[in-house]
Amino acid sequence: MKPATALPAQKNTRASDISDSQLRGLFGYNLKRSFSALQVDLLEVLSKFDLRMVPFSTLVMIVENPGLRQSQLADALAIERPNLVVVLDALERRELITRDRVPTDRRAYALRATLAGHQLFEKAYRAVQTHEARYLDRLTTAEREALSSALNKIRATFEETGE
Amino acid sequence: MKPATALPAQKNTRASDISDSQLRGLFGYNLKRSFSALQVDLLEVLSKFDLRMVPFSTLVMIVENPGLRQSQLADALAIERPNLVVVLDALERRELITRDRVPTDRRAYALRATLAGHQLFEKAYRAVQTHEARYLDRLTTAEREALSSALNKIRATFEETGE
DNA sequence: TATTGTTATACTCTATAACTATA
DNA sequence: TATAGTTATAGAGTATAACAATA
Repeated sequence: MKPATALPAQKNTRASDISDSQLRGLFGYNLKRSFSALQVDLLEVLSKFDLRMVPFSTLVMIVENPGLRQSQLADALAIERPNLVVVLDALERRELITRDRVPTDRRAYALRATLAGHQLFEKAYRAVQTHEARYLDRLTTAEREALSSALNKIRATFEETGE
Repeated sequence: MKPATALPAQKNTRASDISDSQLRGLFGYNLKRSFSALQVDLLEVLSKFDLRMVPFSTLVMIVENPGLRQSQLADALAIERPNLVVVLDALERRELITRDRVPTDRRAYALRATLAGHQLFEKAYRAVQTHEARYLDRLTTAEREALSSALNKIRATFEETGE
């Protein structure tokens, strides 16, 4: 490919006249664009519960693993411990979770969801499942399985050296 | 599911003792985790060319669409015009692209890649393809096609009302 | 010494309002 | 009046260093 010399500028063209086949040829780019589009809808769903993605994931993990410690949780969610602190502060302030000292290790906190936390989890999780159905309904069973398998392989490729 | 009352804290368990099946049951979460893992590797590849994801995508689009205008480019990349300005400033400062006034519309700039820009594009694009091969090699043809098709359907689901 | 949680901080990405110059 | 590009700014998300309390 040679450099442009004195070619005319693109006129007042519609977006459809712009080609992006080189970027579309990259799976990573498609992954990002698809997730970005999905994220807009997901954030709107979560906003009804005053939640964003990380606080939602955090609540789900605490409900599923009562007594979990902060560093275990940060590990499981692949977020840095300092960033988790502010998320937990907010959830605790809303009385959705509790932080109880662990008697056998007084450095650590055992995380648990309150009744309100469990109730919010139930409602929010169901709403997210409805959001997911919006696109999963359009996929065949084979596509869902292949998507799931492919995502797992991608993660395994890049996490195996990193963990 | 009822709230925790007086359960013991999780002991010094390994990460494998923590369950995340509820989050893993959400495709959106898997999409995010897989892309995050991929991104770490991709950013490392791009750093060899002093590029990040958006500047790379920007360069690819300008090479493929010489004479493109900034607002067309922002549209195609789905990024806000103000954010594109600083990206283009940096690429222009490095003499990878040029901004030429469009004679027929003196508000607009026609974007083109310089020789150095084309050369950097060629090297960076090949490096990204090598990065992509790291995980694509592990996918079957059926998986690649299903992944591609699934991603397109996800994007279509959430962009059709938004555009 | 090492680990848990914390504070402070900084960098990136993204989004919006408001301006200028042109149309 | 509307559009192209710009400036300034603010909100999220993410990453690291360094500290106090505890192991």
